[in-house]
Amino acid sequence: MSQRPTIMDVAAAAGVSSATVSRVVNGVASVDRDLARRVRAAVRTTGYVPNALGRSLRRGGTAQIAVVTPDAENPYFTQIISEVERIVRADHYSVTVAHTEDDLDLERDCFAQLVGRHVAGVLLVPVHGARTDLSPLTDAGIPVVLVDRWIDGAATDLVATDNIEAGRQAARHLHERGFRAPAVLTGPSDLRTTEERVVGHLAAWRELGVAAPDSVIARGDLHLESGRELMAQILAAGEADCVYVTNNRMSAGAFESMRGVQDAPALLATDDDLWTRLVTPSVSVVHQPVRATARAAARMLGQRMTDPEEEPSTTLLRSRIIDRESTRPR
Amino acid sequence: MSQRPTIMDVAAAAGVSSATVSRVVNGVASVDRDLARRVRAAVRTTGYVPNALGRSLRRGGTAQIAVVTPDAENPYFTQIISEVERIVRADHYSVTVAHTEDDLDLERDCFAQLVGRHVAGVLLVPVHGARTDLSPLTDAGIPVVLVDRWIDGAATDLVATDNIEAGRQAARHLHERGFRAPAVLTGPSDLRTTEERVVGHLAAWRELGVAAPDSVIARGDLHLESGRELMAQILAAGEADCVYVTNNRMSAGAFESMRGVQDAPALLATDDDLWTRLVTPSVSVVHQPVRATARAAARMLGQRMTDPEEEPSTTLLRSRIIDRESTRPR
DNA sequence: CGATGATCAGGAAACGTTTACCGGCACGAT
DNA sequence: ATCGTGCCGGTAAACGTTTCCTGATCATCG
Repeated sequence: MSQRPTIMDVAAAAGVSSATVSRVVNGVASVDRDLARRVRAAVRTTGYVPNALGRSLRRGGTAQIAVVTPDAENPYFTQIISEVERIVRADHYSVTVAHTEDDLDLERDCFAQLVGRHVAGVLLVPVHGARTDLSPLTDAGIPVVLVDRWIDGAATDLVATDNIEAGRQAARHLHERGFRAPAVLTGPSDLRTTEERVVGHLAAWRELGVAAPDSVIARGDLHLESGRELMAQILAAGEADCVYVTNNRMSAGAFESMRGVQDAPALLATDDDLWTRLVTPSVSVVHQPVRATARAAARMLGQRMTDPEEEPSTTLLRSRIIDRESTRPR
Repeated sequence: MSQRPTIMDVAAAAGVSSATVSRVVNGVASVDRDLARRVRAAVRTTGYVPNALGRSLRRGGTAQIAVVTPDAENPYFTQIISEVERIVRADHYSVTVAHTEDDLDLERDCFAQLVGRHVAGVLLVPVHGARTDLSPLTDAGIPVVLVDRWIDGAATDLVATDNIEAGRQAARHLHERGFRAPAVLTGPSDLRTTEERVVGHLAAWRELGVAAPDSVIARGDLHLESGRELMAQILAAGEADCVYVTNNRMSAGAFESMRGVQDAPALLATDDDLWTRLVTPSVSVVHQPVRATARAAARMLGQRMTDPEEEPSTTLLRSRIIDRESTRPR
């Protein structure tokens, strides 16, 4: 089509300079009432929309924040994304998403992209606690806030669930309901998020006087299928009277395996995803405070964007048990 | 921090002009092998990353495509987003998301944003078939492809499920299984997506010799709660032996209402969301070809970006029934 | 051997903003 | 009356690229 109107066109239409138009559009400094009115009229008649590229180039920064997650279809992450967007929209920031698919190469490419695009900040769920390299972002002076997953030794803000406590809550809940032979379905041992849940869980069982042998810990890869397979093995072994699953996708797989099975062990899953309350028996879960996590992360990122020199901090949010049928006393 | 290196820094380091650096970085034209090597070395040592803002400003366009949906937490839309990102990434495009929350004002603001940011194209699930105003986008020359929902009279590409056929499939399936007293749970009558499913559904029942009175159509607002409430009413009336729900969120609500109810009517839901195969009885669904929709939409947008003048077309993709327990013959 | 053409690198303009700086004007104070 | 002070608007530079155009070098051919 025809070219879009620029600030120059507006200036010409209003009979003023581009500087004045800019001042009016950005509401900065004071310009004569009549002039301002004329400018606004010209903006309307020309249909002028400021070019964000020119603006960002001149200002040296965009109004975009990036949310980078391993899996954009996981409800936990989609809720985070959705909530973050809602929050930052109020400050006229927009959100770009990228998924890394748990692939370090994709993550690296993604970081380069974000640096080139001069995003104002990044909310990151890193692929790996040791091998994710934040330096492209930090070297470029882009504030990063970690969400849900740690990076070893990184001097970076983090917002996450208090996972040790989450694991303890799970153990206490199961113990209270009368179960005494726990099993755990969890993720890879180098993923701190799920591993801390296991640590807290086992510690709590020990304190409660139940010696939980290491053998009851089954490790998968966070995907639904591995949850299904590992649960099948646990059922076959037939030694556990309750199972705690530390991750939402594996929880679904685990449930699938025990669906309809007589005298199945109690199931305590992670995350209050929709299916957990629709299935029979409905599934008790450790509910992570997703919205609160998103809010805290967004707030923290905002702080870092205004004051980059402050000390990084860690915010741990408390989960809670949602008690349903799958952990009823037998 | 210190300033980021610009193309000038690289040029100085390599002892060439910025033009040459640009040519090397973009792999355009031919530059001397030695020079190119020197430039690449300088890029590495300086840690240069091209500034996408400068580039886009100069080139007059970005490499971003926007996906605008009403609800970023609905699995149907998240799958679309996720798949689109995966596809366009191959062409070095990135994706920005915005949710409109079914709010026309938000949608309008969002369009203005996108125009200002000079996105290369938009994949849009419009808020309203009559009141969504595409002109800000089209006036700015931004290609738009509609996904899942129509806009009345818009000369715009559309990719969607063949909803009339989907409704017919639903009726045929239920009839085949021996049900003869259908009810329908659907969205607002001005939403063509769900309304066409109803139309096709009723037409198919009629052809099958079952006169379905209009009274069996219950209209909600697409949210889970309305599905729950309307299903409760249908159960109370006790006249239907099968229920077709035309939308995924309402499907979940409907199931919730009939969960554990003796002699509940058969349920045929929409979308193969996770819960449908985990619940008891597992729920038969009309499965929309989500990935294929995303692929078709991305491809179509690509075409419009290269050739804006072509005639708009409509692509309808065929759904299929996934047969589970909730529609077993009684 | 000179002219022509091909090839390649650099200079500089342009993309659309914002903003530092300057100039002009009005007004008040000395 | 003159000078100083504020205020407000315009001029122009700058942000970092890409790309047109020009000029230089070199080879080929007449």
